[in-house]
Amino acid sequence: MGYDYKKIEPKWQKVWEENKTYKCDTYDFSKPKYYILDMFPYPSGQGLHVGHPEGYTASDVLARMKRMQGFNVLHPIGWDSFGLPAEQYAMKTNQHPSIITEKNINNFRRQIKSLGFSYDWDREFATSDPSYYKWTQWIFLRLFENDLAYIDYRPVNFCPTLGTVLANEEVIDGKSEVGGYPVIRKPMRQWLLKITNYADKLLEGLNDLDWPTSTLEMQKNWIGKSEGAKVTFKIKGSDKTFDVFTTRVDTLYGCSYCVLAPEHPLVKELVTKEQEAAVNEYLKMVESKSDLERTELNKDKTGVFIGRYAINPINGKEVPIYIGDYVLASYGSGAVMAVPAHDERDYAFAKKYNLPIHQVLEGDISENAFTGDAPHINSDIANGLNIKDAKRVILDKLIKDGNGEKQINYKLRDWLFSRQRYWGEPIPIIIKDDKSLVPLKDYDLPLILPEMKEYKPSGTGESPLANAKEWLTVTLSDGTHGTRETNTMPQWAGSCWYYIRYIDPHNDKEIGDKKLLDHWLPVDLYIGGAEHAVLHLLYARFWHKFLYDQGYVSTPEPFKKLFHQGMILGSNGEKMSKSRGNVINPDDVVNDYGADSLRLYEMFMGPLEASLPWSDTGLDGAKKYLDRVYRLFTEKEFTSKFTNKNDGKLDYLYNFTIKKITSDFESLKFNTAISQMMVFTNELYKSEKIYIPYLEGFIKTLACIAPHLGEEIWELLGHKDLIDFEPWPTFDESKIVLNLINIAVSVNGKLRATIEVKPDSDDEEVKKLALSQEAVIRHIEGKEIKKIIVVKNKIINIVAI
RNA sequence: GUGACCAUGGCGGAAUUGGUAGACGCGCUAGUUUCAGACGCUAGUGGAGAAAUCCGUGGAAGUUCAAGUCUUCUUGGUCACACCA
Repeated sequence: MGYDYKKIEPKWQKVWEENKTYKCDTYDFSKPKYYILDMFPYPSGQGLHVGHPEGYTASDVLARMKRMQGFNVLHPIGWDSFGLPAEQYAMKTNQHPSIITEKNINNFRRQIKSLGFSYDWDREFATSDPSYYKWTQWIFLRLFENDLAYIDYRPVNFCPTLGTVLANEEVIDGKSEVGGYPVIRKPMRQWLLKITNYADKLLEGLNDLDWPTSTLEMQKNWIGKSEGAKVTFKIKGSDKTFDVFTTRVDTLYGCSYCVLAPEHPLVKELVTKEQEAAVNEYLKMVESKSDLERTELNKDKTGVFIGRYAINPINGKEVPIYIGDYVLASYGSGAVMAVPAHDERDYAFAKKYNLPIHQVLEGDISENAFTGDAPHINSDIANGLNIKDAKRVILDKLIKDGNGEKQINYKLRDWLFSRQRYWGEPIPIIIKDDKSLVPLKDYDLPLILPEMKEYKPSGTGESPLANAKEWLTVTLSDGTHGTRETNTMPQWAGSCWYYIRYIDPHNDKEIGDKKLLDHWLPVDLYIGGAEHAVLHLLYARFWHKFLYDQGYVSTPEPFKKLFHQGMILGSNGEKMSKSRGNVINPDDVVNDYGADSLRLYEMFMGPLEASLPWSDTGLDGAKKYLDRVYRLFTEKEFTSKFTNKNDGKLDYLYNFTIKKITSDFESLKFNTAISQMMVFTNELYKSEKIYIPYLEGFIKTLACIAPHLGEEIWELLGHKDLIDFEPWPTFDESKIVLNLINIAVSVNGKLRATIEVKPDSDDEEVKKLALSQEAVIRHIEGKEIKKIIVVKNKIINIVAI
């Protein structure tokens, strides 16, 4: 029989709730601030997953320690409540998304509260609250005013099944991320945000962040900065020209043809009569290809000659112009110079269509393109030069002749910001009859999502809001008429700035009191899943940098330190899913073991960043440990040993334990911190006297992991106040020094004995003692001692041959 | 295909950052408590061996007095990107 968690946990949850124990006074600048944030959840119908509490517990442990360390801690929670799943579920069950969302939030809130997290619940909001999205719309208006939001017609990913357009990031292998339905290309009227204007700032900002290197790397790749040159080709028999982008301008002499993207605007104009039929057929074929076919399945290069020749500006030679879908219209200028000898893709294409291959670097091109560095040949002014020098010489000549210039390209594209959906923030723009755009005035915000009977997508891609007839038509102040924008914002919009709103969530005058924002930003520690490594974290950085440029916030980056918790897998090592039948419900765990056991278990499983399988016996172990701690404070066998007189026997272990726990918590190594708590507890079980101040220091550390039990024991010890704001235990470094230490003695690298000596003993003394060990003598017998290495306080190695 | 990260007992994982491999927990074994079981408590637990000792961090080589840790190659896994000129 263990401790009664079913009584203890609700008891303290009630106390915290009634006292608003974790309410943060953000205007109290007297203490240093600590802003610790979880990635807020999307309140799905499935309820909380055991994966959620892992990150939340980690941040909660930190929040609790920081409070005891005297920080003013801001630790909020809320709901990322707009989005596709609620809308789809609404369609299936014929309920309004807002009703479903509210129900889901209530369930999530109940579950999260049952786990004893120290959130300031007075700051809770949902992104679908009009009082919140009023300010999301407000930020959109600022972006619009600054020419960072614009409308464009462009081919986008349209999913017929979902009846909506998706961002590139939401399309995986030609299928929708949600649901896995096929996606086709379709040109449509869209809103875009000019994130590309911030490409350089987003890239440079990465240098100052304490983030996982893998995430920094992914963002770098996503932005995809590439430095090279723009080269202008004239066209034979035409006054038109086209530009290509290349990172290998040094190979220009080796260009033996050019390739335009099929969508390149010059294609239809340049194609000759003889080639027209072939080109049109090719274009038709490309159009019918899905994204899947253009990427995953089709690495095979295809193309067709358009009947024209371009003139290589460096040597005046005529080269044929092809179109091919291995050239992307959306990158660079949608055209390339092909140098088959030194580019693998061009090599494959040239081999297939029997095009000439001109070698311009010394290297083997018999099997494949040579892409390494080597002296240039057949390159006139660049002969004998390496890549770097050849680039410079050739580019200089191009610049001088007006045929080229240095250019930087990015993979990053503008952010497709509109969705043809109901359940999102309405875009606060009115379109007049003459197509001009009129932004709403700030005082007209929020533009509230109209109540509707029919919010299903039309299937043509038009937003359901197009059916909200009364809402749709507006008479402007000058008497003219306009129509409201019917697209809504993507789910990312709400999560782009929620961390700012937590600082001043009820402010209806501005996004937040500037004084508060200046004090509390950036977020000191942000914990959440690695699946947001690029999208959410890049979009949020973009908005933050914009708000920074506009003077609304004073830090260039929103999240100083970032940590990704791993995934909790099913006990079979596979991802938890209903279909695999390996899902663990946190409600069941709380019921059968208690929240503290769940928290302890999840923190003890292994490193926070690792993905680990669930283990029921491991959970048992966590519960057993808490029982074991509880007995220490409730059984006479132990309480009779409590004393206020320190016999010094626990000095070393206690001080070492506090030191280790403090630094392990700080670096989010909870598994090793807990193992140290266990070591300490095991020692208390054996101790003859238990010094109460040590006991209290220990229980403060445990209270971060298991807060309900922590409060209960604190009360048992006779304290009237809660443990939450007690000063964090300190440690005495001088007590962590041992009187005698063990030194390993090895002969030829193999351990033979250990000796006990005083710390910092004289090397000669240690040598003498080591050589006198029986096992050592046995192993050096008949051998000559070549060398003795003494590493102070650690090891001594005798080299004998 | 390219890039990043990883590989330690029956299992999850530790390892002062080049210095006694396997902390802590699970599991297992024995003892103890109990009418009995469960729980608890105590001890043991990498492999082989009676012991001395030998072997041992996916595999192969190397650097070093000393390698789980560094280097090269190799095998397997996870994640990301996927024709970006």
